[in-house]
Amino acid sequence: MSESVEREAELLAADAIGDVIEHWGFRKALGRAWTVLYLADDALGAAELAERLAMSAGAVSMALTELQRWGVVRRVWKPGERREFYEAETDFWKMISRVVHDRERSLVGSVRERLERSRALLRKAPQTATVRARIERIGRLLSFATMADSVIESFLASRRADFSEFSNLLQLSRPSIIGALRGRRG
Amino acid sequence: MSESVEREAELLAADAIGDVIEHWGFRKALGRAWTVLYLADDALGAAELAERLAMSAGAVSMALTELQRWGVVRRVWKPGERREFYEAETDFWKMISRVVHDRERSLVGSVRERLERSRALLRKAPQTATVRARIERIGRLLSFATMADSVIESFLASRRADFSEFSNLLQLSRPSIIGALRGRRG
DNA sequence: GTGAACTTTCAAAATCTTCTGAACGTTCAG
DNA sequence: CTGAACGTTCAGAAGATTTTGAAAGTTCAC
Repeated sequence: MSESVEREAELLAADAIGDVIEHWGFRKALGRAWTVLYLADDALGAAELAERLAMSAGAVSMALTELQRWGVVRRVWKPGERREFYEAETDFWKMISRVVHDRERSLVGSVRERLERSRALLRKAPQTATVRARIERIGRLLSFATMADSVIESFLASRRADFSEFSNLLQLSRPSIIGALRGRRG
Repeated sequence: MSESVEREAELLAADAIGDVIEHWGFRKALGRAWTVLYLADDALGAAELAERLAMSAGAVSMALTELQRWGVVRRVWKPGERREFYEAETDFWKMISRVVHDRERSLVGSVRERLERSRALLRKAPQTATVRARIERIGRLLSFATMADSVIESFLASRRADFSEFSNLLQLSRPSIIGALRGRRG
């Protein structure tokens, strides 16, 4: 009976973290699998995971593969055991920086590239007032993207995770940049 | 001919921003619609949007409704015109803080609540070593959620958007918190 | 080698999300 | 009051994503 309470608690937590992960654009199943591994006393085999989460073997295999690709789950070898075991990465900062690096950076890159392309097209068109205004607005989107890019860059470079200093950060004002962000239709 | 270049540039930019928006968990169509409005010289009617993006009237109506709900598009009234016009909010900070407030906060809230519930269940179960270890790990997830919550809080409270100070922020270390984030399996 | 124990793969099925388009409101001019 | 011009809604279609399950692959003991 107490066993079932533990199971219920596990699923509750797994599902909550599943939502977080889903919010970050991954499949919910990845978050659930990670959480069960994180909460486990010891590394688990694929079959245990499948059983605990009522997922098929195939789904577990895919989830584990993807979690490893993101570096948030490790495969561990247990001497004397044939099958593979898996355990969760527990260093949140490591996980976050990896995800930010791989996903956000590449998105910002592709967005910037396309905005540049769009602006280049307009620059070759006849410079009516409308076209000039558009070029300017695309420029604003680009500065924003550039800024996001450099934020991510320094975030990663710093390799620190003390988010609690955020408040300090945000009390500093930099009129020039804030002005740019507050662009008014021109 | 030059008209079609403008159109191409517009769609290129709209699609890029569509990807950003999608990445943040909204529909791509919302980002495309916002971008067309943002780039427009003047407020546009629903029909123009539908035409420029080759979307159905229904899809445009839904997109505009949702964009307004998020406060990133405004309905404007033009004297002498029957139909409604729409224009994009151009203050990025306003948009971001709104989205962060409504979405991220509520997610963090629900996740914390479920984790608390999970921990409460375990606290009522017999305190084996396994159960105690689990309670501790759920506690770590909770501290993380709590920290995320307070980051968001101060981010919003500060109402500033100078992300370029991020690097300063991240060079400050706070061993206690960093230690917590780097938890190693017990 | 052979077979048992696992894991991975992938096509098809199930599920979830988004879009379309026609029907239904609303507003207003005449 | 009537009809034209718009906007909104929503059931079903289309599309995208995720999961399943069975077959194929791998590894290892014997």
